[in-house]
Amino acid sequence: MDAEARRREIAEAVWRVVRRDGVPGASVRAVAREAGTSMGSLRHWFATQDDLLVFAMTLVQERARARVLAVVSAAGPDTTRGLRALEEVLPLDDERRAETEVWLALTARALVDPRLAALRDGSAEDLLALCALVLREPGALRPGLDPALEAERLYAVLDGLALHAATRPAALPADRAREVLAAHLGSLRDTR
Amino acid sequence: MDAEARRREIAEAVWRVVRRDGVPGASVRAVAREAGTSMGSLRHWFATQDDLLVFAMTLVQERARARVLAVVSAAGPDTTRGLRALEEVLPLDDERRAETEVWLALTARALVDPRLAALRDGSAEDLLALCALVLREPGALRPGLDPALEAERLYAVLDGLALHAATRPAALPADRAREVLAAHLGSLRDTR
DNA sequence: CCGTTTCTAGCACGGGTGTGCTAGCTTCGC
DNA sequence: GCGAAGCTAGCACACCCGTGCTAGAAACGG
Repeated sequence: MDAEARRREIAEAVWRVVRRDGVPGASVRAVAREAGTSMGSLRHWFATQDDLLVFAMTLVQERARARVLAVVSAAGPDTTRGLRALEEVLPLDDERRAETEVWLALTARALVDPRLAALRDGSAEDLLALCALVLREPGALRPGLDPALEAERLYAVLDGLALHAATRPAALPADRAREVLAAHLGSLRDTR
Repeated sequence: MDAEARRREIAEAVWRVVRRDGVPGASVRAVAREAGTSMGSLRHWFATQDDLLVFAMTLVQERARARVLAVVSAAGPDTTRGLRALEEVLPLDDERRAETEVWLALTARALVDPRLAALRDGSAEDLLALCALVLREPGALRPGLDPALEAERLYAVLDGLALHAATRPAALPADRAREVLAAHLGSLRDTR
């Protein structure tokens, strides 16, 4: 088996454990058990537990990034393209919900883990840039609005919705989150 | 010493530890050391570690709630009162930054801890209600806007800004967060 | 076929964990 | 003064933790 694929398999086991038992439950032993292998084998692929968590978070970000890029780089102009790109980081289905939960757990841990903090900062910059990019689409931003401030505000809406939809899905169902995001973009659009 | 005061003292020790070392660092021993007491004594006030965390989070919420209420219930009409009330839950100074960090850490843990989840849900409802209340002030919401949706959107902006200001203070300084929040409320206001 | 590399399994160590428990100290009410 | 209640200190237990290490299996190149 390809080495990278093996590492990805293990990282996915990390996600499952983190979703079930949180980051504290993601011990080396638990991950090995979840991945159906032994501690020794796992340690061959990841030297330390920290490497494991860092890789798991990297993978979450790469997957989200790939989905966003696929939407953004779709050919042809499309007024809903920005919305659809941003929706890729909302927990609208099970896959994205898992990603958001892992992201939240690791974001909290990043408060005391420098390596995770660096990862988090990188993805935050990416997302802020994405927001700015979406607002640069023709007609997306009504004249008179401050692009930098609106990017920051859109980013806040995006992460706020992701947070609420992930932590309290009953109070903010997927469709509702999408609706609020669409309304936000609509309120910025040039309506002439 | 008053019993409740003693419990509060210990809870504040929990905050200090959580801020320094994260929730994983908040072991019974570490908290006892931080509070300048012994494990046995600490266990007299809190039977289990879970009780400790639950009480610490309850206290965070109560403090924020008290601050918000103080602003909201201030006498006389005031167009900036809503803004100032919402600002009370943003990490704009050290005290509120500490609260936000603890809130974030415990929100993440609430994904796998039912008692903390219940607390989180309660405070989320409070905050959503606060957003709705702020938007009900005369002139706060331009005719034609959907109050429920706007409350949800405002709540997302609020938590998104809190999250970003707490995790990446360099990228989103306190003043900037306040500015974005003010701009959001401004964009909803009746400008006639 | 054999040597080498890659990978797996599992043990052992030192240390930290939450919690149960008891013995002693302090602080009251009377 | 004295008993009782409230409080503190600290030990002990069983458990889980990350990691270092070694022995062996498997895969592969020649």
